[in-house]
Amino acid sequence: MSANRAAAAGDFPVRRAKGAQAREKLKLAAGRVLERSGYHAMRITDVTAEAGVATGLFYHYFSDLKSLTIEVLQDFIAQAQDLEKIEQGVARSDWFGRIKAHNTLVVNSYAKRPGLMRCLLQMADEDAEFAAAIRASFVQSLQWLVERMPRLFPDASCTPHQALLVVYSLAGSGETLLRDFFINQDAALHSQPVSKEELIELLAVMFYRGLFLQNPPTEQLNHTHYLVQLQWQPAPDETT
Amino acid sequence: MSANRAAAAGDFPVRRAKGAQAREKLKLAAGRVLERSGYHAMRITDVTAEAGVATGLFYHYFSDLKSLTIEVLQDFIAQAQDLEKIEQGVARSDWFGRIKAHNTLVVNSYAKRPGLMRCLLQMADEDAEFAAAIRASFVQSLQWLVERMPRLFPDASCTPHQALLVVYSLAGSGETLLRDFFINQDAALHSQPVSKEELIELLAVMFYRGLFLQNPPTEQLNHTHYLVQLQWQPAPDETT
DNA sequence: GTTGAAATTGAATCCAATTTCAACTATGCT
DNA sequence: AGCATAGTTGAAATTGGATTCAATTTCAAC
Repeated sequence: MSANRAAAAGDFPVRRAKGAQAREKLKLAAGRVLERSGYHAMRITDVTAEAGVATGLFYHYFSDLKSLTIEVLQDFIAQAQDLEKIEQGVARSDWFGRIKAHNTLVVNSYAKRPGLMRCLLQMADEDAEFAAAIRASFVQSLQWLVERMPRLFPDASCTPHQALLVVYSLAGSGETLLRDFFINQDAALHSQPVSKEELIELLAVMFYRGLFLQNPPTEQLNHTHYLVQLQWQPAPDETT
Repeated sequence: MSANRAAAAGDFPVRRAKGAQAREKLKLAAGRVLERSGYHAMRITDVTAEAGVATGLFYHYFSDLKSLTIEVLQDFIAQAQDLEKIEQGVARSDWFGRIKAHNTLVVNSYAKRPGLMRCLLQMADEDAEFAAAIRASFVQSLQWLVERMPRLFPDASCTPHQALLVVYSLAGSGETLLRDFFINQDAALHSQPVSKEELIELLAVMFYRGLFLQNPPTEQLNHTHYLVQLQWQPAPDETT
């Protein structure tokens, strides 16, 4: 990530420390602009002004805004997944804990950098290759679960592909809610205060329920006891 | 929607039938361009060329691409929800059927007009007001369920807001999967053929499971019997 | 068929942003 | 200190597309 001679993408040689510094300065500036304005509204002069350098310098280090943005976002993702070591403190057998650890990571990203999370969506929409990479890493992050499903559910005749669909839908549920909660600050969702922890737990519980058809151990719940009461009561009949 | 004197949005008077026709022609053309190119890539000349009229005519009927696009998308949504009468053929007590009816609608939209569904996302990202409207209609479409939850789960001490979060997360699961399946044509998701019906059923089952903590009646399943076997087997312990 | 408003044309103009580049400054090396 | 190379500047040129508008055609009314 840091000062490696020869630019990250393409042929924009950086031969001195000062150059590498300037390049990094531009990336950081771009990160701030992206966070506050989003990709489509960002202009080259926004970045250079934010970095405090002349417009022309931009072209010394980057070919266009798109490639700069992709670099910034890749760094962002990498850093977010660096912390993915967070799961390493949870027992392997503690599925709810593992799911929650996973969610913690995602929710924290949304909470801390909603603007960049938005840019991820913008860029995924803009660039098919980037989108594919993002999805691949999403699928990758679900793979641990997909792989274990045959052992988890030995009676189930579920192909890997079917397992992927299931896990994809479960994991996806978070994305929409988090987008509308953090990025779009939806009024209905914010009509009552919701803590980050509650959100994490809620998503984890819903994931767990969908997957295991059970509630997670009650003693592991801190904010969402009300969820375990959602359960089909008598006979499946009702007349509104 | 059709030939009403006085343009839909703003002050672009249409005084003759021919004018209304031309305006509609532009909207239809825009719909086709949006479907194939998306909002950000669309140019005014794309629309006029597609409609077979001169560039200048655009400004007779619309102020800019954004307002035209919003009109087109609103028509699209309205039409999709017109068909929302589809639920009227399902018993009120048949929750699984109702969920499925709901999903059918959404999945059909994605399947038939992936490009326009993409534009919905693009425009929601672009314009806060439009985004709020979309979300409001999303929330609206979940309201029937939110409202019935107290009666469905009389033992649950679940506030309306909490109910919304739950239903939002359940409904959201579809969105991500459908986006990556239909809009982005994700390779992993398409590594095996999946029929529209299977997708609908899968999403409905997952929704049902998350909500009721039960599988839907097996006899109502046609494609996804494998799902009901996903259930926590012995003790919640595993050591991978 | 004449008239005037509405519809339509497309080339000319405008504009915001990107891109280039010749001049200038800073830095490392001997 | 002097030279060569890297880094930096900002104003000028270019670009891609939106926007305007005077001229032309169509149409309904009389």
